[in-house]
Formats: sequence, structure tokens, C-alpha cells
Amino acid sequence: MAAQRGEGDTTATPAEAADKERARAIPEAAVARLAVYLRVLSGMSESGVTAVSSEELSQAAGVNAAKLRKDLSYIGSYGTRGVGYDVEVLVSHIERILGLTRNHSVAVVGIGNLGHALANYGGFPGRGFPVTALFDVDADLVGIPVGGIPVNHIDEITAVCLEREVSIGVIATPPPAAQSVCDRLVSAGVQCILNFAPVVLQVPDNVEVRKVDLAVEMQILSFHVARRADEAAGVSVGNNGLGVDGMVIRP
Amino acid sequence: MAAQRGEGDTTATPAEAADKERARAIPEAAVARLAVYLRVLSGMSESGVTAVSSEELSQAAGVNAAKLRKDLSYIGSYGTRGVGYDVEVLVSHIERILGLTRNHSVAVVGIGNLGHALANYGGFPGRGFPVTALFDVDADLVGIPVGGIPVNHIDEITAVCLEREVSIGVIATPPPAAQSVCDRLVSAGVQCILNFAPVVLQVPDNVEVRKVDLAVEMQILSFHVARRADEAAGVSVGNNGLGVDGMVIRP
DNA sequence: TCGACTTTGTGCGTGCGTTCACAAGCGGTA
DNA sequence: TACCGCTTGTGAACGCACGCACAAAGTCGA
Repeated sequence: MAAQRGEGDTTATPAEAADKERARAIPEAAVARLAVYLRVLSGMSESGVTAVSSEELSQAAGVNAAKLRKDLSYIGSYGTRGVGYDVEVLVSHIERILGLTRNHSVAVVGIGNLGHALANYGGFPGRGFPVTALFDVDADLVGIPVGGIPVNHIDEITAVCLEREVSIGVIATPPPAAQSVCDRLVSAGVQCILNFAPVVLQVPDNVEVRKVDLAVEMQILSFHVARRADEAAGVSVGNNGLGVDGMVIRP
Repeated sequence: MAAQRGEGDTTATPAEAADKERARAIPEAAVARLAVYLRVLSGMSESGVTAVSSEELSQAAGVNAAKLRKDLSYIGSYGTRGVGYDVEVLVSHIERILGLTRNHSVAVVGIGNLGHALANYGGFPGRGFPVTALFDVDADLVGIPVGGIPVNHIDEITAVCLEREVSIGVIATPPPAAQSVCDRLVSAGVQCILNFAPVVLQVPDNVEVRKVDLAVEMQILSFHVARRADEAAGVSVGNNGLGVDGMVIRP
């Protein structure tokens, strides 16, 4: 911890090394937004847009312009002052930082409703994530192709994942099976797991887990709607119908 | 902004008002975790567990014990020192804070692969979110029941949502349709939207949007795997193969 | 009844992330 | 070539959230 930002590295290609060096310092939240910027930029690129200003891009991505510039500054200085950013240049740099240059192959475990949906996505939007393996416990499903890929039995996870060099595992199983599936994926060398099962997974330090829990998302929304309803009902900070100092905000 | 925490409210039921008062102060991040605690607690309750300490609960939820206690303190003091928390009590309080006492009915728009999966969830795990309406543009789908609910045409969103008092809208359409669908939901009075389409939605201030973007999640994972690979390759802070001070951490 | 132990609730310091504001830099123009 | 206006990149201040560490408070046993 608290490693001093020593600028004494002299090995490797200058630009490359600088990127890797920087990758550590990018805040988690900024990484998520970079992915959004990439999506917007890709759309612009397809529409023939070649240049964009931070103001335009930030609006399209739904964030603050200053925040966008700071986020982009984490990956380097690729803009032109007085002009803006070259769309293609930004796309390629963000892709490199996000590690999208290497092709990640994805395995989906649990071919239920959600698993089907994921398998049929077939190469997630924004490309670069080909689904190359599917697994399920149900013997009736084994061998049947879903989205063009045949389903393997769950016991084959380790072998198949090693063989096809799967780098990202997606868990879409019922909750009780999730941990066991996770363990198998880990033992197959998978270091990234996207978990749709409402379970807290136990993994070694070298494995990254992201979870998507639809019920949690719903409950967060529910919280906000409840808060809104309460505010509307006038149960706010000593609010008796008037503003704090008798002033009406946004009449 | 900067409203002083005035303790001069004398209206409404004491406990209720205190809750609403507090709801404003709960950090966004804490709300998300409360939902996780609720899930874990529900599981414990079903297993017959009646009491739990912050240490146990925090481990089950995968967070720091101190953080858990702080999160729970946002909703009130319902623990017993020297003992712990009563599971049922916590469950009911978290449910109230998250607004789960009122039944939210959910509409899913876009009955493709993902929409099917969502519709078949039928009342999301952890109950309280009954799916009561489905919509799609495809005339062939209209009338066909999915997960027990017949599909309506997308033009009927406003009427049906108003009639069934839908409070949460889920957008699972292709990207180009998302904004238009969103607008219709909003005009039907829906104030909470869960958006699976990779698009930045424009909504009025009084509407809450949460987005789930699978490609973004993948890309975040990709970033981490890339960072790990770089570290392993030795492109770290002046690392020449040895630890910072020549010591091997975790041999 | 009293003491010792256990666990909660929270005040406070620290670190991270966001925002502001402005200097630096570049293209266009005369 | 020199000036002007526009946009980037970033230093610095702010605010929030996290985690520590401890006092408060309750239970259990003697």
C-alpha cells in the first residue's frame, strides 16, 4: 500500500508503459463512464462524425463536461485545444485502456430464461465479447445449440473453459448453484465473473466479480419513489407548506 | 441545499416522520447495500435464524462490519447492545425504508429474449414486484401470454399503465426504441425506470432512471483483467521482478 | 446486586471522487 | 506574423463515504 508514484521506470515502450502505469490510477467510477463514452463515440463514428467537443460528448453521455474531460485525462491527452477530440482516436485509446484489443471469450453458465437471453445476444453489443461456451446441469439441454453454440454439461466447465481460453464467466444459475459454479470457473482460470445470481460469491483475491441483481435495482428504485412520495406529502424538513424561508422554489 | 438539520418538526406520527426525515440522509451507496442486507436477512429468516450480530451479517453480505452498522444506523437504532439484531425486526424496518410496503407493479416493455426472461421471473425474487403488464411493437406477440400475462401493444402503454397503476417500467427494447418508450412511460405517470437498452435516456427531474448495461459491465471486467495482466507482466511501479523492498508478499 | 463481557452506535480522521475555475495551447483571421 | 476566440487539461477546493476506535448500553454469571 501507499506505493510512491515513482517515475523511475525505464523499461518497455514509452507510450505503452505510460498507459499501464496510468491504468492503476483510474478511479473505478471513471472506468464505468469510459465504457459509456466508448459506446457513444462508436455510435458517432458510425454516423460519420469525426470530431467532437467535450461539451457535445458529455451531453450525449449524460454527464458533466468537466467530469468527462477529467475522465479522458486519466488515459492521456488526446484532444486538440480549441477544437476538440478526434472520434476515432478516442475510440482506439479507450478500447486499449479497457483491454478490448485482446479478444475476451465469454462462457455463460445456467441456460434458463436469462441464460438464453445472454446466449442469444451472441457477441455483446459493442462487439469484442464472443460467447464461446454454454453450460447447464440439465442433461436435456446438453448438446442443443443455443444462439449457435452447443450447451455443455456443467461438469465440463473446467476442461472446456481451459480449452477455449475463456476469460469471462457469466453466472445465470439459480442461487444455490452459484458458488459451486463460481468455484469451477475459478479453477478453470477464469478471472472475471459477472454474477446474476442473488448471492455473495466467495472468490480469491485475484478474481474480479461484478454482480447484477435485478431485485436490488428494483428496490433502489422503490426507495426513491417512496422518498419522492414522502416529499410530495409534505413530510420534509419542518416544511409546513412553505419553503424554508417562505420562498417558493421553482414555482 | 444545506438545509439545517432542524429538530423542530412536531407534525405527523413521531416514528413515521422520523423515518421520512431520515430517508433523505441515507447515502445512495448505503441504500444499495440495505437491499443486499434485506436479501441476506430474508434468507436467514427462512432458515429459522432469529437473531444476528453485525459481524455475522456483514460477512454474509460481504461487507465491513463497521460499515454495516453505520448503514443500519441510518434507518434507526434497532439493535440490542451485547446481543445483536432481531432478524424479523430488521427485515420489516428495511422493507419500510425501501418502500416495499406499498406494492409496486412492474411493466416490461420489449418482449425479446431479455423481456421474456424478465416476464418469466414473475414477481422478482424477494417478492413485492409483481409484473402486471407487458408490451411489444410486434403485432404477432400481442395477446399471447408470457409468464401468465398477455402482451399488449406498445401504443397502449399510457392507458394500460395508468389503469394498472404501474409504478416501475422496465425497458428491454432495442436501443432506437428506448427513448420513445421511455417518454410514453413517463406520460403514463411512471416515475421509476429500469433501462436495459444501451442508451442515455432523457427524462424530467421527477423521474428516476437506473441503467443496466451488460456490455459496460463486461468492459469493466475487461479493464480489470487487462490491468492484472499488466501487473503480472511486471509493468508495475518500478518493479523489476522483486517486491518493493525485496520481500515476497504471500509466498 | 455487582462486575465483566459482548455488541451496538457513532464521532472523527482519512482518502477518494467530483466540481470549479483558469492557465495553456491551438486554429483561424487580418 | 501577431492577435483573438475557443476548447482542452489540470491544480485546488469541496464534499461524501469509508473505516477505525471507543464510549454507551445491555446481558449473563456469580
